[in-house]
Amino acid sequence: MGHDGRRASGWAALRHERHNGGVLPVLVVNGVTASGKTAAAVEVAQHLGADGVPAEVVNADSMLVYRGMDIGTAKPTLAERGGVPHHLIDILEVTQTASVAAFQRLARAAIADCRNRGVVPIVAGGSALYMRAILDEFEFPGTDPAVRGRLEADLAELGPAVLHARLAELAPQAAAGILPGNGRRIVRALEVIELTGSFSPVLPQAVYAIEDVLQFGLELDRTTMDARIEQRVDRMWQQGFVDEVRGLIPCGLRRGKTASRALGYRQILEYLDGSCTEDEARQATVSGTRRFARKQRGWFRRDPRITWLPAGEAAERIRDAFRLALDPS
RNA sequence: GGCCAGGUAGCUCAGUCGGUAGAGCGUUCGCCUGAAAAGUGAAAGGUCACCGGUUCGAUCCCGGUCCUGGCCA
Repeated sequence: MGHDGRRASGWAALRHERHNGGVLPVLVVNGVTASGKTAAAVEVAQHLGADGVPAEVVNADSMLVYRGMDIGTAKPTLAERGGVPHHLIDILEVTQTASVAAFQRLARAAIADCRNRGVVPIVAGGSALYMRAILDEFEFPGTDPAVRGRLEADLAELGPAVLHARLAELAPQAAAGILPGNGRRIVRALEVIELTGSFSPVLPQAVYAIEDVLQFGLELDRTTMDARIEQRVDRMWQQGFVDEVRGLIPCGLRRGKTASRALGYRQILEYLDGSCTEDEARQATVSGTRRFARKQRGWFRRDPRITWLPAGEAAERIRDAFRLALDPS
């Protein structure tokens, strides 16, 4: 009757029932950068596999999508993926611009595809906005390159204050929610107003758009986190991070709007431009990554639906939670 | 031991021709809708090394003490 006593064939049978009768749960592994969430996701998949329940990983990380960006994104190698299929890795060239809305569609499709095949999707990622866009009711107003381009040209020419004033005339409440110096958000607000007639600068409530989501987070104290980040950046340098970046320049890395701004890549590009030393680039990567991790932590902390687990035992605990979801008795 | 430079925010430093001080980074707390590893706002932090003198008033000028770095012996 205890969960440990149930043999793998028992779990497999329950999973089969669940697949035919409804939907399989989605497991979500959140965590700041360098917390070990990628490895934990693979471990969970292997635990479930041992129970006779097939599972696959759906990447929800905005930078693992780029082909060729391997070292600096800590992309799991084939060996590290341990035979577990991964979705949404290496799907874009560095010149292509990633977008939340496109990722939302792809990730939801990947999750649905796993469930249709009777496979448990394990979503792993570090960007809370991406995760919310995937899991929650979250609709993005459209975009238009021509409109966007024109507004961006205006921004460059006139400055954010002028555009903010324009926004204040069209939509006072939207303008009130955006600071006058934040050009990027002002441009987007003006674009959405031009396309749809209105814009709300407020994030929607967190309501799942997908059934049976179990969200977990890897807990890590800040001292450990900072130390791991520094070690990881050092390791990336030893593995040839600078050469990886150099090799991506002919592929158009500098033109990539999102790829060229990835942590480490941006700093190494600056070093290769001669605007700083290699050591300064490495240190800037460490401090930038730390700042990023603090931001991630802030986002995740605000989502009460996440169950936090100590990093060391997360995989087992997630497996147990999954078993309980299959067999509540 | 002598000479020189310096001791100002957690760190690196700026500054005050004498009216109790700033920047960058860091820290903390926020915001975020087709670029989120991005973009952005704010706050907290300092008996200006110590003791004395001059002065209405000293972080600043003067004397001494301690400490750090460099040069000379």
